[in-house]
Amino acid sequence: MEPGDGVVLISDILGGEHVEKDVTVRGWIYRIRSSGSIVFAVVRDGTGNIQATIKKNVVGDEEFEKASQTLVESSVKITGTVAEDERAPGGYELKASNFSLIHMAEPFPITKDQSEEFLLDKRHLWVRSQKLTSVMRVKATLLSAAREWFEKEGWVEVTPPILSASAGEGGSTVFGLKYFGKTAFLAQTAQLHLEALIFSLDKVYSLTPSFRAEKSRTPRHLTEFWHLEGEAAWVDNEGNMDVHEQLISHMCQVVAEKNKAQLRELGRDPTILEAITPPFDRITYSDAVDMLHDKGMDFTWGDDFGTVEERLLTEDLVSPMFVKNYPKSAKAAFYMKENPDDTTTVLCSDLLAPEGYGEIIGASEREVENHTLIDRLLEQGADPDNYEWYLDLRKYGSVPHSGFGIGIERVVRWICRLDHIRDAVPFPRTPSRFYP
RNA sequence: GCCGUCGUAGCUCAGCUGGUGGAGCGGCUGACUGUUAAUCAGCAGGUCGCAGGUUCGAAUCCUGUCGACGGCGCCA
Repeated sequence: MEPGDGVVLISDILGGEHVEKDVTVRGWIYRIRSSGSIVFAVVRDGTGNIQATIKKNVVGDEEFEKASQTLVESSVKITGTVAEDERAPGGYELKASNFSLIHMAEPFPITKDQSEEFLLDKRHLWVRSQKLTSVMRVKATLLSAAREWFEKEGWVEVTPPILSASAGEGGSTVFGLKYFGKTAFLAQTAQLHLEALIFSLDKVYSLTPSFRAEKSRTPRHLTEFWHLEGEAAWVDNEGNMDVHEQLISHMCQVVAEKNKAQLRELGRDPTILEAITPPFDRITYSDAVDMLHDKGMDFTWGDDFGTVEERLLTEDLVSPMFVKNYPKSAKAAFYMKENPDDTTTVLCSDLLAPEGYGEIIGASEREVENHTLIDRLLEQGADPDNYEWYLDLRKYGSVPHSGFGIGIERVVRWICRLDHIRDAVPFPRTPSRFYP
């Protein structure tokens, strides 16, 4: 049944192909209305929507009757002649010679009035919506563009574990689960394992789900998100940022080229993404604090930036911006390398998306001295014995190295101008939802 | 963890100072040969989130509880 049968894509028809030709489209009824002896059926096939007109005196009484009773979201196959017609939405329509109903849908629960709660309950059906379809296509492009860039630059994709014995980064909360009489944890980062792999593969990256058991109720947190992480030997904090700006720029270029229609549909002007190229601005944490003060904000050096601060710093930007070298008091992670020029700060960087969308990358150069790592762990009340294998990495040919984590859904949220991160993933997991 | 808002028909909501539960959309029946979320006429559809309390009487007032949504913190 697959190819042949004269089945064409609706996007091609809307692009002006097939005019005056007999073709077949198959898909789902998006809207349908009847008027005596003519039925107007708008069909969706995942590439676009087109109106088909089914007339009684053309298809016959029986097929016409069937068409006029068809409900929204029924699956259909319609054969007919493509015609340009100003009266049709989109400018083209299909004058049907044959209407065949594949499956008659029950009344579709999602109608014109929808609340956020209801759409989340019916997420398995709402994923058919134009908005989510566009977002998923954009996301697919962003992921393939990222892989393309890594491949080109000689990075090796690796597959770190999701189940782990240690809780990972200190601080954030992890999901625990039963593991043959012991407790295992769902990974909240692959970083530590990636660090182990640079000693043979030099530059590695991974794309995995990460889990955070934080009861975060914000438009930029999920409990399960897709984490694109990289770790590279011989790279310092500045070189790390070189990587990020090149990678993010490449992703923007490719999506602006391949997904113009979806981006416009989502309200994102592709030319804005085309303009995103290296280098990105790099300011220090202290510079950022000065900027906040200049904007009239009351802020104490040493505190971490929250939503309000990040928004104020980036709302007028078009390109992403790095903020580097945070104070230790703001970035607690034990593995971040101390800044030799100012020991109150660490060699790290956050990449903030423009327009107030907030942090999309967290990164740092890693501490290479075991005694420093152990001191930092003890300061945070962690037991160095739990990090024995990780500390081992510094015993056998330790090298300067850096790494980063990109929240894919955060990038998608920014690129697609989404109000909430949950729409950057088809089936969002949040503190209050893991169904459907 | 903190602050706030909301639970009434399949959906979106109205329902005032307590007195026999409403509309629009969707569905069904019928009319209509150019509709654009078609239009017109009619029909069906409810344990008012749950549990207590006040009262002759509670969707409405009180208490508790559950759930969802919005914002903050934490982070990617």
